[in-house]
Amino acid sequence: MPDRPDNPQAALIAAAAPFRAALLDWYRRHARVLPWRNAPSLYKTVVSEFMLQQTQVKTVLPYFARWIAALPDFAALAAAPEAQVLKLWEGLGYYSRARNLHKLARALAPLPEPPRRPEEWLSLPGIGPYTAAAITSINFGAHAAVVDGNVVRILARLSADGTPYRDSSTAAKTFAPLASALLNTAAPGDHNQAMMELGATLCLRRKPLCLTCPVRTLCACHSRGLEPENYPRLAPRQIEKLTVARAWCVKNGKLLLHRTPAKSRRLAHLYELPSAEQLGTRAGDFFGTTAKPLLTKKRGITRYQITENIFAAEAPEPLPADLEWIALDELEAITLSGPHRRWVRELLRATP
DNA sequence: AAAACGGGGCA
DNA sequence: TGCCCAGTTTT
Repeated sequence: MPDRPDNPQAALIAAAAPFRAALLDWYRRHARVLPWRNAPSLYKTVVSEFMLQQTQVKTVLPYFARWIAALPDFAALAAAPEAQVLKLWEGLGYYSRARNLHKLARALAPLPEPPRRPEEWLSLPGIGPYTAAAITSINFGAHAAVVDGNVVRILARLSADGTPYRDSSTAAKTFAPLASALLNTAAPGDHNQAMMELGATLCLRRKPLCLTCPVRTLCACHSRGLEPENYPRLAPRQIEKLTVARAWCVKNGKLLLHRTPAKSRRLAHLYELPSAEQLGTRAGDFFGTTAKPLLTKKRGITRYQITENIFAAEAPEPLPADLEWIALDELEAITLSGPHRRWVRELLRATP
């Protein structure tokens, strides 16, 4: 691509020094007080980064406190049974993160010391480019720039980049060189955290607080009078609608649940209300009858918009694979996904 | 009810 | 590269 005299990205790189200084100064005065920033440790960084992978800070806070209290270091996590790990994660969602974190602790255990370079972390479970850069820059001062959704948003606005991106991962890849060029190698961890802090607290998706932005004078949107809300341009996602029929089956003080196999791609080793298919019943047998669902819930998850209908049902005989009877007074001890946990509580209150 | 937010794994 | 993961919060 030929250089244009008004290339805002080149201008930004030329102004890297004042950018870094203004950003770091702002961060050191305005950084939120977060538990993984107090008495920081590699373990706290790793746990918080896993929890923050697809979840916002506010949601993570109570889970992080509970987790650190129960499993205070890598050794405790490596020694913990999987059931405890999943239970501590219950409600956070995307449970492969918990399983990967557990695997990570066990992978680190035999090493004399944890790796210090991002490339080494990349081969560990649950670690991608973002997490590798975050962990090694924060804990070891590695010269690795993070590129998460916050950083993409900031860089697209700073450079007034109106390129339409197919998805967020394409955008992240495109902005990686610019993020690296701007990295403050004297304080990579704080620089990276400052970028994400700026994105999370000021350079917001829809209502950016430009008046208080420490780098607005270096922002191409600001100097050109462009609306930052329009940057970056990301293609809208395709949504697929799905309907699931589930069974509510209580007998002799026990609830019938499906336990997802350990190797399953989703909800591995978690319990859920059995779907019609898992019960060995065609969904049509539920929908075809005049029976009305006990409960109907809608939820959006990844690329799906799912309507969940929960029907009263009889247990099949014999019991199909992966179905288990769980005593009602032991339900709190097992791990369900957040929505399933709420539905079970709601239905137990409604049908005592 | 719909949109926003959001990294890694895997074929 | 393209699809999947099976969630919460905000608007």
